[in-house]
Amino acid sequence: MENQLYIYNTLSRKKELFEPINPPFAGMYVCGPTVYGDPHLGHARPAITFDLVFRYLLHLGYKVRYVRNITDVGHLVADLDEGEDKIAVKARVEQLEPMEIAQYYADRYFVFMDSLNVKRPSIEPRASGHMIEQIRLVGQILDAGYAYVENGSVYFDVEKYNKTYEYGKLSGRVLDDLLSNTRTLEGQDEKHNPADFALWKKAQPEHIMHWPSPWSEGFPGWHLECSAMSAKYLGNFFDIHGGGMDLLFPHHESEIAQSRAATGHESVKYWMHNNMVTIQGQKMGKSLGNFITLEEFFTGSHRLLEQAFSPMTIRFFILQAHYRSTIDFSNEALAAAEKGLKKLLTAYDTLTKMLPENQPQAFLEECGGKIAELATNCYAAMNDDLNSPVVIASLFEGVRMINSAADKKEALSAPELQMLKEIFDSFLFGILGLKDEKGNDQHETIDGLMQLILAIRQKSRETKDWGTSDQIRDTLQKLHITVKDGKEGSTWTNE
RNA sequence: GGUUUCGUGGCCGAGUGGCUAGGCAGCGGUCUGCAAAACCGUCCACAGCGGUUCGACUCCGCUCGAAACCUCCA
Repeated sequence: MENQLYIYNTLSRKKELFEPINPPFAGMYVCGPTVYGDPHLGHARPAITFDLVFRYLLHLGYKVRYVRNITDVGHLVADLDEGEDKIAVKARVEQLEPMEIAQYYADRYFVFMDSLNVKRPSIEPRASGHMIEQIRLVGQILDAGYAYVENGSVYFDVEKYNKTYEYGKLSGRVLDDLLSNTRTLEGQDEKHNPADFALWKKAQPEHIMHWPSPWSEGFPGWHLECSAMSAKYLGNFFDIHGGGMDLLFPHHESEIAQSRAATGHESVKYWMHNNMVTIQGQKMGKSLGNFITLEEFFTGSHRLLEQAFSPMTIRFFILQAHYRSTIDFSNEALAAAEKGLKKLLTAYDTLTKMLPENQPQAFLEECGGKIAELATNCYAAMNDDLNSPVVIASLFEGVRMINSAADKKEALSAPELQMLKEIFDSFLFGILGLKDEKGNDQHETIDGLMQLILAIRQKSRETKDWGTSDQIRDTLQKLHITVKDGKEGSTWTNE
């Protein structure tokens, strides 16, 4: 089957044919979290979006190196000139080592991403572990003449860069507008120009995170880490750079400028950006205080939540929207997602039960046109800029076929059933990365079952129906479940 | 104010210049001891006003409304 993947490139604002620089290899860099708080629904979106890209590229047979960073230094609370490092602030408040904070929240991030069935990237580098690379990059930019040192800090000279190259082409901004619109802030005297940004900041005495450098004891600017680490692991020109749309400016714009100033050429072929999660029409974010953490979703412990929503419900909810659309949170929408996903998984179970034993390999050609069409539709949707909602719609078409066949209202041949299973295995589980969570509440189910069984047995004992009562106890014993009758009723243990 | 984007039925969400999106909810059937599930059928759309066109929800313009970014946020 011919697979021509098109992805939307933010740089050109068009869908472009994906042609890796060095096939069959594909390199992808995605901006990861700043680890100073629990992951929320907003973090799930890019993680799942680029997990989808990762999984699909792997499915197509590319050898993918996926790098997603952990920001544990350099990301400031306010403006660089007087801002404080987020991690450092949290460390001071909680009386902990900064690295303790970073470690704690990075671990939490990994656990929650695992539960969302997000595959671990190939490399997850940390900014604090790449000081040498970052300092070297600052040196390169200085040597190229696109930065200047002022009082121990190094700033990127945006105006000079803009004379040779073009600053703002990713976000569509014009430098003159930026200059006139940039707010005047205290202590920006060091900058020659308000649009300039810091590559290296000299640490103030109260700062607890700092490293030695040729210019001062200090710390790197936020944009620097991604340029330095992507170049280290993917080279100076790589395929895909991803992240949230909110990072377009200034973060990605500045990354482009840094890399280009240092090397003289473009660093990224395709820029991909996922849209935001909104809540009541507003972006869900830290600054607005309207975010719901993933833990709160899983336990239902947030005042806006009417129930708990499982990781797969969250994943399905996110995949039901195209990644470049905003997605609005609501209890109703999530409940609908929960039911829809259940319908898909139940149909898959039904399908598995209908399959004959030892079914040989099926081939699309021998299947009916409708199954082949289904597979074609799934590929076409994925190839059209990762259109997961259309893939899901196609799978629901498969659900209808399966259920109709189970109802004996529509005939499906054995190869057709087998092919259908392969489509579900590839798309529902492999590419969309969904899975059946039934195992998770098995314990709950067994508890409920046992309560029911014991209640029925209790009734039979009350009517002195010892035959039934003993049959239940003996049968359970064979399943290694021991029933003990006490004064307060019966209890059970499972060896 | 600038940049980017969006406005689809009760809710969520795709898509296309003429041909069913899909899910959830509703309604009417089939099935069923009852219920559930499933299946079949069905109702409810394309912000407004102009323009281009044989034909626009889809292209263009304007109006109204919303969001993100321009300061940290995925």
